[in-house]
Amino acid sequence: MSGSKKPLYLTVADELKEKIISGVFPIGSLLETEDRLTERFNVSRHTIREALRVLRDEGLIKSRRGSGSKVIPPSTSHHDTYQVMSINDLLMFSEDTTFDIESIELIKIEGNRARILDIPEGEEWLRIGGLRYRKGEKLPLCWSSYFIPREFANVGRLVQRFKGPIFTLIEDFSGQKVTEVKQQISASMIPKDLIEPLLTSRNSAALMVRRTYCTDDDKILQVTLNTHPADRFQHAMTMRRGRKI
Amino acid sequence: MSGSKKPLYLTVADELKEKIISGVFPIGSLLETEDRLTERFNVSRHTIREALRVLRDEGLIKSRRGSGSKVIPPSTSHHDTYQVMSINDLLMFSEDTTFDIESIELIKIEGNRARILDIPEGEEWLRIGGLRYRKGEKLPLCWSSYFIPREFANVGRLVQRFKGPIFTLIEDFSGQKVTEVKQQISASMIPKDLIEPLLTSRNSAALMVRRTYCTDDDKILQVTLNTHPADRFQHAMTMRRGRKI
DNA sequence: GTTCATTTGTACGTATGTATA
DNA sequence: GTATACATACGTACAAATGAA
Repeated sequence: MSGSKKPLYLTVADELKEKIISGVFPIGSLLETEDRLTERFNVSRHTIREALRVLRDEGLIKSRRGSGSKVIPPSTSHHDTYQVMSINDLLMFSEDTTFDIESIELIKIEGNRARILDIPEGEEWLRIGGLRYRKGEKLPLCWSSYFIPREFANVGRLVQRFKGPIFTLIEDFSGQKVTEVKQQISASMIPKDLIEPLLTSRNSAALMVRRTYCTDDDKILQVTLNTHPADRFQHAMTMRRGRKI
Repeated sequence: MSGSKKPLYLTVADELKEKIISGVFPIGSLLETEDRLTERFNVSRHTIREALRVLRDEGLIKSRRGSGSKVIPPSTSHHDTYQVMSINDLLMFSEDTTFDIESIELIKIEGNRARILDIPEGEEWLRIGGLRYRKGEKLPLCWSSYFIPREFANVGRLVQRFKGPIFTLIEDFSGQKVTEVKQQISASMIPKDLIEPLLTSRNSAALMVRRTYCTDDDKILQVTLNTHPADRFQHAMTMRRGRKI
């Protein structure tokens, strides 16, 4: 009945994830052992291990042979810091913030912009620009520009009412799926035309985050360019390794 | 005999990796099927799949059901761009660059530096500072500061002759292993005292990359702070997903 | 310090599902 | 439609690390 297409191990992973988030398994505590989970879910240990692997990959737990699987904290969580380890975390980003659209227009990609966005010159793309705010804060977190291929420009009309990441709209609209996000981070001086909207000052630095959303066939569904005043945003990530070198 | 502690699937993974790098399986080509690999290596399909999973996690191949596993290119590789997806990639970073040490000294961590590095005030740490160059280039890529807990300060004497990542030195010296690297990226104006050594200009931006190397027990073995002139470095990474949302 | 039960990691086998060509 | 190839899922057994007795 209820969309039973999802693999079993993902169902298990989601249920465990939910229990971790809701505090049934508090941070620092040990998860139930694989054997216990095997009984509780009535699935094979293989399935449990696949589920735990998902949680490990997402940084929710850490497993140690002989000891068990421990629920670990979301790593460094400083003020003005986002933890980005997976595409899923990009969803969080748009959930924790609000987006005020200032402009929607069809533009032709030319020289400098083509270079910055790394997309072909001459094409027409839809650009949606606006300010993104962290919930409850007055100073904008960044200026966001979304670039969308002309063929999907229809989503532009939906964007204003839509809550959540825009690329999911394009996924639904195009029937294609984003499987890869390329992220590029650089520093620059704050662009002149953003000084006023971002309520910042001249001669200050900016952190620029460009994300390119690609399908399996390397077709670009969306390019996002976020310009953050340097004092309002840092980018954090954690890398783990489980083996030798 | 030859350190036969390595799991079988890693042995298989390494061998396949070697063949990919050496061009036996060129980029864009299909890997042998899992069944063929099972025969060739004379191991179970489970072991082959574990090995392929390693290659997938490292971004070397992409598998599609029904089609096969394709060797994929190392993703976006623009000029002035580093691809960082795993701790292993950090090793590459130091292999592609050279490090000219300018100072080694024992310092006491105080207010502002404690905040920037996120380590406790009052402690004594060894600081190694210097310029890092991309091989064959004249302009420095960044100013690098390495901070090392006093108890491992002895590695300071080895650093000058050592080629490779410094944290591996500390691993060998301390007998502990780095399992987690926390990376934080921010923008700022170029610090005054680095304008001259970095051969850059006033009122320019800098990209600051801080990396904290931790053991399994969250002990910090090393903190690195790289300050890049904004026009000489960008940070790139790719996120992939194989499932729904 | 040693022993021993526990717990995850590795590795084998087998069968079926599902997307691709 | 058919053959192919990866994905999911069941089972079993032993190795290696942990932690408590």
